[in-house]
Parts: sequence; C-alpha cells; structure tokens
Amino acid sequence: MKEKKQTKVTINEVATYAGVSKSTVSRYINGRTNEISPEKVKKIKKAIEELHYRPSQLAQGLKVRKSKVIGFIVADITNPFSVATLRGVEEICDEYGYSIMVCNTDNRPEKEREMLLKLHAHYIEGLIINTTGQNNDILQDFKQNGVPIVLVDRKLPELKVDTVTTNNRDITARLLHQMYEKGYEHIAFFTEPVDGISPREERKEAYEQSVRSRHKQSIIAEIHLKQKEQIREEILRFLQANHQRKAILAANGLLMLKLISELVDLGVKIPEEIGIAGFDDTEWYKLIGPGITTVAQPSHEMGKAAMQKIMTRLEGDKSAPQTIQLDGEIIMRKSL
Amino acid sequence: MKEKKQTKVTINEVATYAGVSKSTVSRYINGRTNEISPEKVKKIKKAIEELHYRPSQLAQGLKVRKSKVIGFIVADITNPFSVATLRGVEEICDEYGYSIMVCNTDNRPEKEREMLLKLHAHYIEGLIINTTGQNNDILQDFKQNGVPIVLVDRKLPELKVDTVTTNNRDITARLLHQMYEKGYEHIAFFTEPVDGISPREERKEAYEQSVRSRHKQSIIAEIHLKQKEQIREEILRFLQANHQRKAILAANGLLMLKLISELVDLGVKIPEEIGIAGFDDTEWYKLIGPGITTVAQPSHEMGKAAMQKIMTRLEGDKSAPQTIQLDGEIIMRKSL
DNA sequence: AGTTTATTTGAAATCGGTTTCGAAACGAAT
DNA sequence: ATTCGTTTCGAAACCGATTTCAAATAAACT
Repeated sequence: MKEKKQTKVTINEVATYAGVSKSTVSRYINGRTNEISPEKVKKIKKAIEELHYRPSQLAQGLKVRKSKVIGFIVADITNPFSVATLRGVEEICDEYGYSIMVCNTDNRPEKEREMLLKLHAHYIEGLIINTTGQNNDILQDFKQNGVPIVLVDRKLPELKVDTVTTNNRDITARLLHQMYEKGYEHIAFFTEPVDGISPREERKEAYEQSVRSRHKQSIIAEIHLKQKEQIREEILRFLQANHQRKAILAANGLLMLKLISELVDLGVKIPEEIGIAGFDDTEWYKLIGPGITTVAQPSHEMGKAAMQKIMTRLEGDKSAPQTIQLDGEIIMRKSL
Repeated sequence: MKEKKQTKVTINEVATYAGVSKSTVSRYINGRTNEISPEKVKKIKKAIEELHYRPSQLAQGLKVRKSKVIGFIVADITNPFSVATLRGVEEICDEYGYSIMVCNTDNRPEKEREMLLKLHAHYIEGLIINTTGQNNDILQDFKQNGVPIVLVDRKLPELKVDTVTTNNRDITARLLHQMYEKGYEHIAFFTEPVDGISPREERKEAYEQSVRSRHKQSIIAEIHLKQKEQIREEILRFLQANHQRKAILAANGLLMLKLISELVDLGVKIPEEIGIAGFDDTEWYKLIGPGITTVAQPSHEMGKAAMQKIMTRLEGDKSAPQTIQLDGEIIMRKSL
C-alpha cells in the first residue's frame, strides 16, 4: 500500500462531478439556491453528498476575512472557573458554527502577548479574554481592526470594550454582612497580590470598606502562592492574635484550597475555632469539612454572555461598550 | 471618526515598503535568508518591524496545507482529567507554535461527529481525541488524509492509531489487592455503563478478575448518572446486605463525587462503616472526609505524550501505531 | 416576430501567502 | 571578449474558496 495522495476534495472536484462551474457550487454552499436552476441544485447536492465535500474554512476565511474562529484566552485553565466559562462560550459558539481556540497564559503577560499574536495570525473574528492587563496595545490593535473583544471577569477601564463581570463589591459586602451577623468579630481577608486585577481589587476594597464602616480593623494577608510557607505563617499569625470569633475570607478558589489544606494540617477546627468563606464555588465544597460557604460565580453564564456579545458585535452592533454585571450567589454552608 | 478601513498588513505591503518583490519577503519569512542579499534582508526586517507584519496563517495554511492547528476533542471538559490533559497538550503545542481547537462532545456521538467535520474544514494537522467510539468512519478518513490521530484514555482497537492510556488493569488490580490486604471482604464496584469505553471496561474486568481469583462474589452497580435516585438505591442495597468490612470502588471521578455526596447525606461514616476508593485524583480529595484514596492518573503527562506523538508523526515517522501506557499511582489516604 | 427584462451561468479576478522557473547580475575561467 | 557557474531576484501560477461581470438563455411584452 503506497502513499495514498488522497487529497481533500475541493470545490472544483464537486463542480466537475456535478457538471457545473465552481461559481455555481459556491452559490449553492452559500444558500443562494434561488439563483440556481432546480436540476443543478439537485446535481450539486448529490455531488456534495457523494464526495463528502466540506468547504475549506481556510480558503473561505481568506477570501471573506472570516475565519469562523474566536479566541479564548484564559489566565489559568486549571481553574474550574475558567472551565465553566469556556463551556458557556462553547455553547454559544456551537449555535453559530464557530470554533474556539483556547490559550492559557499562566498569568504571564509575555505568554499572553504571544498568544495574542498567534490568534491575530489566525484571523480570529472575536476575542474573549481574562487578561493580565499588560497587553493593552495589542488589544487596542484588535479593536482597531474591528475584532470585537470581551473581557471576562477582569475589567480594564482604560480600554473601552465590552466586559462581563460579577458584582464583586456588592456580593462581598453582603457576604461580610452575613458573617458579622453570625457574630464573627475579627475577619481577615486573604488575597493574592492585587496587581491591578479588578476582581481582586474590588473584593479587597469592599472588604476594607465593610470593615471600616463597622469601625473594626482590617486584617489583610497578601499571599504569594509560590512561597509555600507564607500562607501558614499568615494563618498562624492570625490564629495567635488573642481575639475571639475569628473568620477568614479567601479571595479566590485556589487560595481557599491552600487555606483549608493548612487548617486541616494544623488541626484547626472549622467553624469552632475559625470560620471560613471564599469565592468560586465548586461542587465538592459541600463535601469538605462541614461544607464551605462560598460565593458562587455564574461562570457558565458569563461565558455565554461574553460570546453572545461577540456575536451581536459581529452582526453589526456599534453601540457603546457595555459592562454586563452578573450576580454571584452566596452559598451558605457550615463553615461559618 | 469614520469607519477605519484599517485592514491587516499583508505581504504585499511589506514588499512595496521594503522595495522588493513578495517572493523575496516570503523567502525571508521562511528563513531562507541565505538566498537574499544582506541589504535586502535588512530592509525587509525593518519593514516587517515597522509595519507590525505577521503572515496570515490562513493564506499560508491554504497554500502549504498546514494550518498549524491541532484539534482536541474531549468527552467532558468539566472533568479535571480533561483539563489536565489539555494543559499537557498545550505545553507541547506552544513549543512548536501550534494552536489548539478545543471541542467538547458531552459524550454525545452526534456532537462529536459535528466537531470532527468542523475540525476537518479547518484543516487541522493533528487530532487528539477522547472518543465516544461511534465515529470511527470519520476518524478513518482523517487517517487516510494523513492527519495523525492520537487517542487519549480511551482505546479503539479496531482503529490502528496511536494511543495514550493508563495501565488501568494493572493499577486496578493493585488497588484491589491493597484493599483486600487492609481487610475489606466485600468490595463493590460502581461504574457508569461500560458502553465499549475501554478504561471502564478494563477497570471492570480487572475488578471481576481480582474478585474471582479470591473466590469472592463480584458486586457491580451500574449507575446512570442521569437517574438521580439510582445511586442512592444502589448504595443502600449494598449497605443493607448484612456482611461486614465493606468498601466501594468507584470507577471514575464524577461517580465518586456523587457517591461521597450520598454517603455524607446518609450519614455513613467513612471508613468505619464503609471504605471507599476511586479513580482520578484531584487536589481536594485529601480534604474530603478523612481523605479519599484514589488512583492518580498522569493526565498531564498523557497530554504531553499525545501531542509529542502527533509531532513525531508530522515530522514523518511512519512506524506502526504505538500504544503508550503510562502508570497511574495509588494515593493512599484514610478512606480505606 | 422583435424587443425588452429577468433569470442562470461561467470566466476571471481576488484573498495573502508559497513556489517554480527563468532572467539578470556578477565574478571567474577560458 | 566570450563562456560558464553562481547567486539574487521577480513574474506568474497556485492553494480553495467568493464575487463581479458580462454572456447566454428564458420569459414577458409590444
């Protein structure tokens, strides 16, 4: 069995097989069957089926400047939040026949930069991005070129583009309110370095404001997850401060995971010795310890909304950039 | 500010800007600078930089039949196993400048079919797939067309293609061995319907064999996750059988999650009243109850291996299809 | 029947690249 | 000065589609 040169079937082959010109086949593909005589329609249809023809997205894209691909850039694909968003995006993409190129940046601006350039070369028609915020120039370029961008989760005020986020401030305030209601007096806020990342910023600010309005002292621990020891130290410091009725609010899921890990290792009882709550709900939080109280983000909905926005932009909507804010939900469990 | 017709910069513009022909620019792009005089090289380089030129992957791909894209089809993207694999694939893709189109099939053959056709239209150069096993004809086509395929996790013996899996049989046997060592007498196997899906099949068979070789009775519960009640019923049935020293082995992560959920709801003590163990380790298993014993699959490595294989095939390796079997690892925790 | 109008159709240009092929330029060899 | 071998380069064809444009055919109207 020699090298089968078995090349893809092209529009030309369909044309000759059906005995028409490729122009006509093209018309057929694009649904302009009203411009074609019924017999030829039949023939073309037959030819396409028998040859298993499928138009090349590349050729098509090259000609009409539409790749039918959208780019999805995410800071950390291992975060379940990202995956849920991806699923939402995918759902809408499917509806419209779009494909997704997924890129992971590991929160590294240079990698994000590369990915952006790569996607650019692929003529993506739209971009959904959970950005590091360090590549605004390229994003600007996309925008100039008429490629709609939607920021998810992380805002970027200096860039005037559509954005889908959670109502971080409000939901944080409400969660804290409930924590105070439950009698916690000293609530610490554990966060990764804010670094201009909007949800972190908003949560932190909401925390500070909440604390301030109750004339308490804010206790903020900034954790670098790379430094394995640091989180334990911060926990110990907080635990050893001799006040009662303590709780920790963790600013994101990954941090929460580490936090619980340490607490379990230290043998600290939740919620007796310390209450905890955090962001980014996942199905297994209910199984951990007494069940962990969290803010569930509507990630899936966010993905859907983002892609939907891309589509309306592609369909010509030129209205001012919109910020869609979806509501998170507080899932009360026994960790408080 | 009117419609900026701001179109992408093309090779032609670079050519005229640099005062050379596009052939020469093309030569430059493809690194054949030895065929170009040093001055022109300089000029072209300058032009490219100043114009921020990046060759169109579409045009390039159309001509050379290489899209620089690989397809990754996964049965369930919300499964952490899939994500870990994706990360592995991505890592290698990056190295070679490839992009990934991710498709989720929800384990539905028709959706898988659509995705396959879509990817085909995009001229993907390689395909990594966690298949439902119902679209072998299309996979066959890809293969015929010279698009390398790698199956991950799920084998398909009737298709002669490269495959990356875990040593399911062996690791299952070993886990069961350890369970018996620990004194469990009655071990039930909970699985989703096997449906020709190889890892499920292998795990089940290994279980049956293990049980048989010890002259015990196999207790297999086939769970349809759609039917919410069923899992609880099966659990109760097993619990109520009046033998002692029971344990459940769950065939995959999702099932395990439901299982634990129910056990917690029922207030059954793990491991006192029942031992449990399962597949697909994730970071939070150590935090659930006493810590859940699992088989950790080397998902990330599997993704890397799969993509690596694609690359060697693309580089011309014509050797017989290979099955790469990576070792899972038993992570013993307190749930046994 | 003759003219006008509407409907079908295919040839050719185009999208942005790559590649073949032959011409021009250059120095070296005769 | 002529010939030959390299090296450097651009014109043109091509990848697989879409689209314009004008020709051919059919239908409609005097």
